[in-house]
Amino acid sequence: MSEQNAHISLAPSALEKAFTPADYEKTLYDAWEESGTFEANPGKGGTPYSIMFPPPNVTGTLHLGHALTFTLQDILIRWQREKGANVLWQPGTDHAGIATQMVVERALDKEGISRKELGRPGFIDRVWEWKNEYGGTIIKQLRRLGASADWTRERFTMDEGLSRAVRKVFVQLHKEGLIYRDRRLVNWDPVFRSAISDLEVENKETKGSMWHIRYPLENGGTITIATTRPETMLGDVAVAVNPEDERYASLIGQTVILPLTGRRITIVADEHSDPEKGTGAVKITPAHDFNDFEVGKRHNLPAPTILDESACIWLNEIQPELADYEGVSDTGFVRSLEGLHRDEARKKIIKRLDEMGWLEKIEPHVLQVPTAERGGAIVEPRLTLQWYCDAPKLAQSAVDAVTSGDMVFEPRQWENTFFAWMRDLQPWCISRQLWWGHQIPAWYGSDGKTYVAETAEDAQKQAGPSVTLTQDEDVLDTWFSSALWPFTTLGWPDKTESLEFYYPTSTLVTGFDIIFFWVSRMMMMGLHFMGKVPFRKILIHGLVRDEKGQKMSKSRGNGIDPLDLIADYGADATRLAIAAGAGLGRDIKLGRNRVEEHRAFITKLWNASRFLQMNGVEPQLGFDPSNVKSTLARWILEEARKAVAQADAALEASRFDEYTRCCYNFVWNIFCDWFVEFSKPTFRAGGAEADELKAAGAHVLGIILRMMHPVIPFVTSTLWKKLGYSGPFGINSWPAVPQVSGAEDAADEINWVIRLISGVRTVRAEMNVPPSQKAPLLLRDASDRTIERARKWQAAIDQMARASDVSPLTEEAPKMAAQLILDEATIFLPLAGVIDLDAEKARLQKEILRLEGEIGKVEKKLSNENFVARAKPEVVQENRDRLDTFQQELAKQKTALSRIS
RNA sequence: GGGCGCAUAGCUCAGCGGUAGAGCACUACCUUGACAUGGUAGGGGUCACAGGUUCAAUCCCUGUUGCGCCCA
Repeated sequence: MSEQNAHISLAPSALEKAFTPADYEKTLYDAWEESGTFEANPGKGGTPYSIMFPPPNVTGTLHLGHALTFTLQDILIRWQREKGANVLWQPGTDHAGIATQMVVERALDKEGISRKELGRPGFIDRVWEWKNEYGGTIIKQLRRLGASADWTRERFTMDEGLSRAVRKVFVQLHKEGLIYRDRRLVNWDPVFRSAISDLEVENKETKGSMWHIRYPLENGGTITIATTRPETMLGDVAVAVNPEDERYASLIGQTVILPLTGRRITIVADEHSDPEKGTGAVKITPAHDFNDFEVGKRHNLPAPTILDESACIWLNEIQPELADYEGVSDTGFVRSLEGLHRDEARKKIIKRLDEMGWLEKIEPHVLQVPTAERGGAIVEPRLTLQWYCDAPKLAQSAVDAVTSGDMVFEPRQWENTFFAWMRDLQPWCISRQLWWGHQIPAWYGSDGKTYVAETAEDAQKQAGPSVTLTQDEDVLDTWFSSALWPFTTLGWPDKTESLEFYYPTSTLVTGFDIIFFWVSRMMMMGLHFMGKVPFRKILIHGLVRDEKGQKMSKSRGNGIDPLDLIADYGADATRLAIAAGAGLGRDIKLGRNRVEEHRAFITKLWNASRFLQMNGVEPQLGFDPSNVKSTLARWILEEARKAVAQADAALEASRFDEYTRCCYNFVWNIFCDWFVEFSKPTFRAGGAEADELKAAGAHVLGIILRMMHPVIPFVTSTLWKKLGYSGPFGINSWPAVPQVSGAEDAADEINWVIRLISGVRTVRAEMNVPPSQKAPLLLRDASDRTIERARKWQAAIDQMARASDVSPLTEEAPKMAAQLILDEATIFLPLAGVIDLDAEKARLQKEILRLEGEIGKVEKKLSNENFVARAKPEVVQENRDRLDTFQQELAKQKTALSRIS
């Protein structure tokens, strides 16, 4: 607590004029955390409810996407805690191999130290130092959002426990043949000098060129190939044409002398060549293109690599076959390219081909360039030895579990996306040429053999004392450890009480962008190692966009820092705005305006509470809602019961928008607008009825605080304490509202008063009667019940409808009066001197016109024999009733009009 | 090219086989002893378009158009 708000107190006390979130948020949060409210306790038993954090990147800071996903999770968690479930919200971060290594390397750069100089152990130490100092940022920020995770259980994917689990999983999968080493083409990031998974590659549309190059045939003539990557021609091993392509039919099997290198290659027939594209003849470079690699395999071709790990020309593998052909090759030139970056080499090669007359033309061309998602380097397919996980085999059980409904995507449609991806799953390249991560538990022996073991000692034992072992230098893909998150965070491979109790988890909340990266892999690993699904429900939410619907991004500069929103409007308003926009799977457009709007709600709730407090409304310990006598109390209790039921159902259905909306409506449009207003005269009058109403008001406000606590925990907690409520709040405190007797009659009565007041207000507004000018309400043709109601509610009507008196009309109707039809009664507002008779006529005529329109529509329907015969009887009856009501009202409106005409 | 989603008031979005809604914005009035971060009232919609199913379609089906996303 800072000095300036030392006056802030959470003890029962008068509410300040306005709620200032900053004064309370930190104090409250610290108190929650210290009291252990968020801590999971499997030993307590009960119904488990658990959610695993999608572990944010340890280098990350909170953005609105996090704010969204964690707000939704927190709402579910707090709701379930209130409902009495035994809750675990498991937090943590992942070690983000590439990202973290980058961050630390950049810091080293500034000191003028290179990673290599430092050496592996030294570098790892530096990363840990960095992690310990800065790695917790996002975790701290999540507290400001109000996230109620069990921080005592926070995990990190590089923790000792999780690392042990990773090694165990690797060894077991290897034993089962589900992890193996293979030499295949991978996506290679030449900047990080590491393999990356195909999911980490983004194809970007780029304007480039299509180079048409003539390749001379050995027997004379040329064939023109078209390529977007001319520099790879150094590694060409064939030219492919489509077998159906008549233009080239006679050339199939002929030999081409490759310009520059002089290598002799063959023209092969292959479906891969598209006659429509380029010239219909394509060069085949198996070591540098995924399609070409397949073609190479089909035709048994070699696959020489011509680029090194940083995408510079590397001639080792083609050197022996360089050959001199006068006017075709230039081996000296080729040798001069050694070590040049691919872009430089491209320029030189094009220039040289042009000089030699082999370049036919250059056409502008739009192509998809594979780019590394992180870092943005242009990815180079590269033939390397890597570790692979047999994802296609592991996938089957995950697919089955979704098919059978053991795991349910919500919205459902995402399962299609999931299935589509699972159908053509590729082996998952899990090794990365980095230092930061789980080093692969494989050792290469001086005997030439590979030993896979959980520890170096085990490996040595396997190999025997005479063998010298060297551990594989590479680390595992970060997603490999994230895939184990749902059970390793609970202590696996140990058999822990938490694992037993909280696994499978209840719901996974995440964005669709990581269904493949993470969700599906957790499914595979969870099913394989636990034999059970990792979660029952997968709640997929949308993305946060700016107010114009644009994706938020650094480059666009349209991002909003959630911490700014929290600082300016409070965590509650931020959370409420997010929840209100979270329709099922829909993207959320969010800006300052949206949050400001929702702050108004917090203010409203605060002020209503303040008013009640000022009127002596305070929690009554012995209050029994089922015993209330007054109509108003019965009515508000019933409305509260309905609101709670709706809120609960909405959360059950993951409809955060609906939950928010029904709370909002109940608080503002029912509780504040009518209950509080109706209470005012009674409060002023005092007495037994006032006492009951105050007790009921406190009771209902308590319900509001508890039902909204999941979404706006700070203000509800503040009010709960300052207003002097006692009993559980936040845990085991979801409101249970019994049905009160006579609720229907109460609703009937209150609704009549509401309709009367609204009607009078409308008439007065349309007549432009200033609020200061009061007028009596004279009831004509009113039933006894109506007159009784009017008398009973006179004080409220006087105040809210600016009436000076409410009484039955016994004498002649006044001429200069506005008239309002309400059920059987006509209500006169004598406004001599104020009323504009023409305006009143026009108003009545408009009403008559509206009623006639409605009657026309209903009559048309009812005169349709097919409708009467085929529609549901209750619908027919409903329409007959409506017609009746409209006609009666029409008659009254017409009478009213004739009175002043 | 394949797949998916969206289209409802000026904006953001609910709804849904029978009577079209909210918040914001807008207009008018109101500083009434919780709240001007407020109150009261009002205007504003061929529910993208065209067919079909149905007694009845904003809602279901088909197609078209426009926008967005994913995959190739």
